[in-house]
Amino acid sequence: MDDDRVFRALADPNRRRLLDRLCDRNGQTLGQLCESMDMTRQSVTQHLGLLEQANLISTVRRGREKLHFINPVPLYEVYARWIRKFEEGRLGLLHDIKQELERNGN
Amino acid sequence: MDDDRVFRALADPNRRRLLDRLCDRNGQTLGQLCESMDMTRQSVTQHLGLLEQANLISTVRRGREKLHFINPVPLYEVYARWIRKFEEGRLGLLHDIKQELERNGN
DNA sequence: TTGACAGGCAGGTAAAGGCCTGCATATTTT
DNA sequence: AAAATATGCAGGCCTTTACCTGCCTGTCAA
Repeated sequence: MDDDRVFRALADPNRRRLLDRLCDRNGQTLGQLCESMDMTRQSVTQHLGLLEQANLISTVRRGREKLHFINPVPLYEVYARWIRKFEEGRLGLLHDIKQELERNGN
Repeated sequence: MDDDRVFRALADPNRRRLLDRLCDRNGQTLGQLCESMDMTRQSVTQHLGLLEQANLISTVRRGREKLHFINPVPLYEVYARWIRKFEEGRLGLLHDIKQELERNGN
């Protein structure tokens, strides 16, 4: 998995919106996705391209149409490899601060 | 929680690295964090500023030093509100594609 | 086969992002 | 008090990014 591409792809609200739309209904065409995007088709194409490079979506051509499918795997991996470790044992934020301050006699 | 700030903050590899360092050892000063960052102190400050705006870290001043603490809450919320919903019932990606193709007689 | 429809490709522009230098401030140490 | 240390602030530069317009290609249907 390419962490960086995934995080960068998720950085844009429009791209997250596209993922939301695909989550509502998987397998939509470019045209369908454009309807909910308030920008030109070409811009949507670019966003979808970045999502595909990040492996967050997969596509299948059907005649002159192109169907877009969300791929949950990289998202899960981001969680599993990256986010989860920050949760573990780190919920004691205030405890850490307090401890640090006390260690130095403030 | 401000989704957008969090995702944008996570988009940069240097900022993710900073979070990694804080995960290794919580409560480090700016100077300490700089040692592992291969860029000027001022740049690190900017990155830390974005992380703080995203509420991914909290800071405490101690004399002339500034201690940085990681805050796992927004990361958990990103997972809980956003990532998790893409996992649920979406692991059947290939199933979806196959179904869509069959529905149209390909 | 011609017109309509779905999508692809190639620049061009304006804004945002990331990094730097230079200087200022606040705290500690000598 | 003066020097050293830790951080803050401002501005400039260059690259990337997110849009757009304009035009081309492939597919389907009349």
